[in-house]
Amino acid sequence: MAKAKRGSERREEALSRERIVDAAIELLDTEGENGLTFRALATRLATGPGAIYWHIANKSELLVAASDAVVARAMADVAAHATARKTIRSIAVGVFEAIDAHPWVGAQLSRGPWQTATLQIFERIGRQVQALGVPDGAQFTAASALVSYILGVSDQNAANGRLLEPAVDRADFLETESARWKELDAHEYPFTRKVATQLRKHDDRAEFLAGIDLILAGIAASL
Amino acid sequence: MAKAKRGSERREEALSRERIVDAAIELLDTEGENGLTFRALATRLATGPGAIYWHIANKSELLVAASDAVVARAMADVAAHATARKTIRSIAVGVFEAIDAHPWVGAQLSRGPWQTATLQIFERIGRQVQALGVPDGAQFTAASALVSYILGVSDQNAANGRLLEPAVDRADFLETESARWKELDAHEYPFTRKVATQLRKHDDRAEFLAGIDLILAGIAASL
DNA sequence: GGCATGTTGGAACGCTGTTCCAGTCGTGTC
DNA sequence: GACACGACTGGAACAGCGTTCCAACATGCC
Repeated sequence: MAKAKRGSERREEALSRERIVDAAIELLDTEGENGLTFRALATRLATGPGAIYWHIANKSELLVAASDAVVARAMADVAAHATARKTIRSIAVGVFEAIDAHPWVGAQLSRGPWQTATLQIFERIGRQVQALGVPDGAQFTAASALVSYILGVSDQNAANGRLLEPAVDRADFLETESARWKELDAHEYPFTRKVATQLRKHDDRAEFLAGIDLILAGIAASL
Repeated sequence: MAKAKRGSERREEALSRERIVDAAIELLDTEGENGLTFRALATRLATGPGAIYWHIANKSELLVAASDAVVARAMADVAAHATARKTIRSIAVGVFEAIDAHPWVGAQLSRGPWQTATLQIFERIGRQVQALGVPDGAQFTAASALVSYILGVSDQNAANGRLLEPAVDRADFLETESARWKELDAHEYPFTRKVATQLRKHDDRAEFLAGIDLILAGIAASL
């Protein structure tokens, strides 16, 4: 243990699992998914790659730890509301925004499901499903449908952002994409062409919540 | 152009984009996502890595082409049904099963959304949403909620399978996972612990369809 | 002081995607 | 028939990755 002799840490600050995970999150946020390498991480922590492996088994574990941390913070920030319905919407938005701010989390959560981060979300949603009055036998289905939808859309949304360099404007992107849809083959893609116009004034967050409401309506209808 | 002089190809068979994509799909299916490398692909095609790059720009393009091919085949196999509702369920199952059989497709579709494969699914679902009688202004929302749910759950499901070696039985996996849930902290995870038992008799496909029905019920309720 | 233990960081390994390029093949032109 | 040219091939080489290994260091205990 590199315990401090008096008040000063060993050298600047000792290496620790927490410090490594924090640095990894920063690197992922600023440089993107490919920006996280053990060498870059080592440089940022002023050490060598080997030292990191003393605290963390491998890159996969590092990614799990990083996404767990991000989701935990997001869940802690979710406020309770008067109704279960409002709380569910609030949890959903919390996850959506956390993944929007840290797009790599989306990729990570769909890579290995049922890791701690996913369970945290499932638990929070599940309690509210219970509060909605869904009968015991249907709670699992309702909760996992909601969680799957939330993670699916959030990741899809984040993937859009991951493709483009930060410089590209979101409105420009939608404009371009809408134009692409309109140029699709008229016989093969009639529906897509028809709704291409709607894509231009598309608000991801609003659309996401509309989907949540659709599922909530379905749950309410089958009570 | 290595055009055939008479009936026989140049040497065995000429390299072509199609042959490369087919070999890539085989490799991904048999060896998993990490099994696809340009060297392994070159060996299988009895050539060198450089030759492949004449036909395909990079690995990303290869993955897009491979998943497009798989989805296209799955969509071609979907039968039309009497009601829009049944057809939607059928498309959903088709995608679910295609991703279950080729787990790497799930990862690929969530990596870069709005590629041809996703659009194909969106189009097919969209037409049925129209047939359901959803008003013009709400079709986009309904269709994209369904597609997001379908891709989200299918990928989540595939990710479960991707983790384990083929030897592990599905029932064993659920048993282990259920046991893990029951050992969670009682104060932090009351809901998850409560539904842990339901996880044991969990049928992914049935649960998936139940979620579809939930969304369809929501759509019907808001007509 | 000296030893054991926990921790560090740099060198090295095997693998990857990708680039480069010297060579081969089939064909169109004189 | 010779020649040249563009399409195509495949092996060598490069930079970078995750990971392993290990000689060196720091510190707490006897």
